[in-house]
Amino acid sequence: MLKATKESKGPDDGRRGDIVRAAARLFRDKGYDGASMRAIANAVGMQCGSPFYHFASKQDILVAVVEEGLRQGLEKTRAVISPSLIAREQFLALVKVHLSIILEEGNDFIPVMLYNWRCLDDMHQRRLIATKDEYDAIWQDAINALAKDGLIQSEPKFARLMILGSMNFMVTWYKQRPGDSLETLADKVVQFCLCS
Amino acid sequence: MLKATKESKGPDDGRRGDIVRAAARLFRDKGYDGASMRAIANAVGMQCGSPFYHFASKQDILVAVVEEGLRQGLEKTRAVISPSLIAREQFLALVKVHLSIILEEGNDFIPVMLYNWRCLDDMHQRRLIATKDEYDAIWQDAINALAKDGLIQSEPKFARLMILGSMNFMVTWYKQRPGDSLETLADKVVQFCLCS
DNA sequence: CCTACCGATCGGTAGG
DNA sequence: CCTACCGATCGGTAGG
Repeated sequence: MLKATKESKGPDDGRRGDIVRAAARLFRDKGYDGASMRAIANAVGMQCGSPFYHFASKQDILVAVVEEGLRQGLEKTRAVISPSLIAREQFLALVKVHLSIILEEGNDFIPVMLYNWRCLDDMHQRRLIATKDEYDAIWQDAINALAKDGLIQSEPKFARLMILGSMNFMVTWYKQRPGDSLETLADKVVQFCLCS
Repeated sequence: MLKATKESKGPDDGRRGDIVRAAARLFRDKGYDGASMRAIANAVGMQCGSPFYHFASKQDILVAVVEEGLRQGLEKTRAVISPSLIAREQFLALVKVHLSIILEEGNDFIPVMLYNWRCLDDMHQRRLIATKDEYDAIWQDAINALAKDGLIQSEPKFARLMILGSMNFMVTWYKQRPGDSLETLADKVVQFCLCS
């Protein structure tokens, strides 16, 4: 009786969630245009027309991927926010969680958003940008605190763009190696960004 | 008699060059898969089959775009290298030229390379990566000099990835405003990256 | 969710 | 470099 019934609206439940995850993987690997509906369908063992039982269009699948990414990202990010942390430790925690969001295997949603944003209709962009702004606001607060402690010297708004940009671009070059962890990487990011 | 004759091999001469420039613009705006051969042809006033008189395939146009980007990029970058500059000034000069390469209007080649690299065949990737490495080596030298002067505290190789990554990601968010110049932006980048 | 199919568009080609 | 066309593949749909 504790299990979700058919009324469950969990975004990754059932076949719909399978499609979203498979699409995210394929969009990340081949791009939105490069991943065909047939490839997405086959990746979850369906025939080529069947995803359209769950989604009205390919565009709607992309929207679902980005929404799921923002939802998970905001959830994980809010979970490491703690007023008791000093600025540097709060920043390190944010860097760690962001690196896991964009680099950890299976976390394809945010990379898809970052590199396929322009494939979204204007309407969907406008709607989703509000959630993106929430994400940015969390970072801005943490970076403002760094500035107050003298740990960065740039304008905090510019620093946010540089910091998130340098991490987001890691998607294009980071290859997971057995030796090093994302924790080590996070330490290096903090060391690079802060002057102390 | 000083003008180039039909023997000229200048990469941007004539209709071939027109195609490469138009394709770069479209690849940047819509992505490699999103820009059709018909759109490229029409952008230079050709019919849909005519670009194939100049290029064997769409892939070959992408290769030409990336090659032209690397050629121009290396040329402009080498032009600002000067052993007489102190580390910080050399770094500023490199940042300035890199920002112009990726953000100035009409400079679509390197952005296409950065965001459509995976659309290149493995063979072409392998061949072009050698030139990319030359590019990186110039930056690495300049950043090693910064480290020697104590202006950065990270490992120089990691610093290079962070610095170029933060700039390369600007392609996704920078909008040219009438007020501010790339020079101002370059100053801010240097201020953020160096601890002094 | 499958079967069978649609019109549109794709990259590319032959012949001139 | 244009004309006219090719086979393949695309996103999407009707009917069950």
